[in-house]
Amino acid sequence: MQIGEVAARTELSLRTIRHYEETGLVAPSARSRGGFRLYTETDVARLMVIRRMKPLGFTLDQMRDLLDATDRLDADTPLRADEREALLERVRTYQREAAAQVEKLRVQLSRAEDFEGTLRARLERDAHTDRA
Amino acid sequence: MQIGEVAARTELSLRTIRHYEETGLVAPSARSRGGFRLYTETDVARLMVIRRMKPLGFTLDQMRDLLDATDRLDADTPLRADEREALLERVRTYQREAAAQVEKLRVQLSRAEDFEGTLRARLERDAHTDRA
DNA sequence: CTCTACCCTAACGTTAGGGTAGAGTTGTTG
DNA sequence: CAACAACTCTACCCTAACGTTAGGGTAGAG
Repeated sequence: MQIGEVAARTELSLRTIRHYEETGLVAPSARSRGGFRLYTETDVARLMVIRRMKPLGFTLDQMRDLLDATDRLDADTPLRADEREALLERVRTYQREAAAQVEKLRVQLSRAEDFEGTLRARLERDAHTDRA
Repeated sequence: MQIGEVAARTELSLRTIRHYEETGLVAPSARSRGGFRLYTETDVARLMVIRRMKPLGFTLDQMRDLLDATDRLDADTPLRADEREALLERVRTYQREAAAQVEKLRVQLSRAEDFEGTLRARLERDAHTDRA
């Protein structure tokens, strides 16, 4: 399928999808004779994974690194034990960072709720404090 | 107090505090003869407000605009009724946007938790899937 | 003085895309 | 087959919110 449909399904912009390709995150599986990007379901799934990762605040480079690690762990080609261990350690590092980021998001959310509440309270106060 | 202590207390970086000044968000109440920025408790409080606003994803321009509105509502100088109403409407708009943003944050948080869980589950699986 | 810990400005770098221009491609009509 | 709408391409410039040097000045203790 072409980029437009992918964009619709992933809710990512065309620009974003192309940008992900530029930085090596997700390349279309093929191109049409005319040069149009052609994506498979697998490509779309990968974009979905990235979309789920986005709120974790990883940079695109980190995401590429992580995806690369899991791809190689999932590949059919067997790995040497130490290679495998190194990849797992990389994934573990990201998992720890992800957990930390989840905590940060909780803090952010509560700050945001707090601020929104303050703002609303203030408006209610102002509503019947007619000092004009 | 000087910028370093302000940074420590607000958990904002020196660069960030200076940047806020550059864009007209919070200016230090004074400067030392040598040119050091000198902040009062009030300045720090304002920075704290901004820090609470940050997770809401407002731009610095919007924050300046909102702070400006609340400042003028809180000022001692009385306002014409229509001016006051205009300011309140501005604040209301931001409050609505804040509420929307809180919703977004909730979605992000749940996506992040989801992803972190996936990653952890995967690591547990890998841990005893010794195919090396 | 002089030393150390701070602080200053100026200016370019980075990240994750947004937007636009100008040109080519696809698939559908008449 | 030509014409056409809808879509896509590359290339390039733009933005926000800081980070990061570089090169220097300041506060105050000893």
